[in-house]
Amino acid sequence: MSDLKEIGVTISKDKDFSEWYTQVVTKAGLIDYSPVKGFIILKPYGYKIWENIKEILDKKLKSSDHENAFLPILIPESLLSREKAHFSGFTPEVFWVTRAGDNKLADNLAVRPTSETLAYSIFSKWIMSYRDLPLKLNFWNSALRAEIKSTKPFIRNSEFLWQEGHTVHETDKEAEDEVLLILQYYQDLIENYLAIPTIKGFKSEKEKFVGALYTTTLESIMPDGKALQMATSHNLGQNFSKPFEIRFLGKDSKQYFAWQTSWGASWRLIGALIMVHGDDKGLILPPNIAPIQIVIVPIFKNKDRNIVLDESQRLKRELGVGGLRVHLDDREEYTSGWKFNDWEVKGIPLRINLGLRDINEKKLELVRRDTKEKMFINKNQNFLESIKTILNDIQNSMLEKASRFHDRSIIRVYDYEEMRRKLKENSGFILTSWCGNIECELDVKNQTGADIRVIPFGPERSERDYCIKCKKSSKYNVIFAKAY
RNA sequence: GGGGUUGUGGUCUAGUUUGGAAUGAUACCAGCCUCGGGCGCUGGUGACCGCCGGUUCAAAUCCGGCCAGCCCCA
Repeated sequence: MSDLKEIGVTISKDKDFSEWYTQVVTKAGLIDYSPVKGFIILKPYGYKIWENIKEILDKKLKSSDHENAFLPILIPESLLSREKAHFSGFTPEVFWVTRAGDNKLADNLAVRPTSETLAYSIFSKWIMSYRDLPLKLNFWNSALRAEIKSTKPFIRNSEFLWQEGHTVHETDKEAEDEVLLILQYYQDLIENYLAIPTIKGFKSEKEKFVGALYTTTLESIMPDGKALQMATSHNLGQNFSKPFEIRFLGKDSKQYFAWQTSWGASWRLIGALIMVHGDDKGLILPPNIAPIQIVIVPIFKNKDRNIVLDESQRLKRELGVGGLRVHLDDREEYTSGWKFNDWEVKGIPLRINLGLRDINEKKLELVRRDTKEKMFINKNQNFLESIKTILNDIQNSMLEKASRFHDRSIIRVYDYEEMRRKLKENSGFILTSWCGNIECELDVKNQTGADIRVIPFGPERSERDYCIKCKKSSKYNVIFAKAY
């Protein structure tokens, strides 16, 4: 038995969370490592999950008149440095192209860490009048930010897949609405498809996107108590339109600087998906995002081979026609037991074990991945509905389970020493009050390792009116946590 | 940024202390067997021992540099 264990995940999630995570991402067949530090290869199964995320979000964006386009990956240094704060925020992690073949380039080219500067230099040419607005573009691409130390697949890589949206508006109000609309899209994707609860709110000045007026964010809590930023949506105000001269002629024949937003979500979401739902056997995928929702494993002795395979094919067709993503595992080189384990590591939400016994009894044996529960349903005209109900149930109970953990992990704290103690013990989200001064934020960071992850939307004033650190009058309810 | 640790067929691994023909399992291939939780039997294929250099008659093993993975701390 000890030999067998090496095939699957060998570390318990509770015992060594980091090691467990790296085993799951590789053993579930999501990624492989590249020869270059910090870069990973997304294998077909991992890419399918990304494609599903992409499809869901893409549909939402198109429904509100966002269009997809593509931008080149190289940005001249002069452009990148046009907005100063923005440039200084990114420059430590920019990769540079300095040569073409044997020739040294006259101007160094940055490999995009994000595309604001390039996009906006072009937008300024496209936008002349209020009739050109709003401009709402989205780019599915990758961004590169050099991660010298500590990389983790999906969570922190030197290159990551994402989408970056960039919009230009006539008014402040329009930009503000856009920021919140996009945040709402993200939240819907994350909660209703990925089954991960989030906290919605603002970033502090220190943590906001460099160059933005303000940043809104969705933060989730991982099983080890650390926070993971799931997606962000920024109001750029006129901070970029001024240096990039994005101006339009209004109805009143006067020149105005435009109001802008940018927003992004990356394959980090896949990392969160793994961490939040996985167990000691491997991945567990919510049905709404799973590339395969149901896997059929046929079980037969040689003499029954054709009967069972025929029936499996028929079942696959029926489920497929019913709108479900289904896979028939008819590989002959593996035994059924081997396949059970294989699909469990990969996290398929529902499995059907189909043998002669079930065919004769007109029954289906179903096994839930999340609860490992085994159940039988009758293979009558209602079986498709029964299966859909079960999948729905899996989706809901996964969100419920994650929500219970989420709620448990938020602790209200009013005393600084208590906060330090809590953060030392087991991390988690510390909900407390803050005066709004960056000094207090930095002190807490230095002393505890935690920073302000999110200032939740809601009443601005805290129910206690003094800052956790300096005891002066407080402005905000905030959540402190250690972060990925 | 600081520290620790690891690198040997596709995968996991013995061997490294004390230099002298690279161990085993699994996977893979061929044949047989057949499946209700990682089947079994027989035979076979597969190794730049992470990379570069040094010491030596001789290096997986000793020395130096580099690359990559993982972990902990900031």
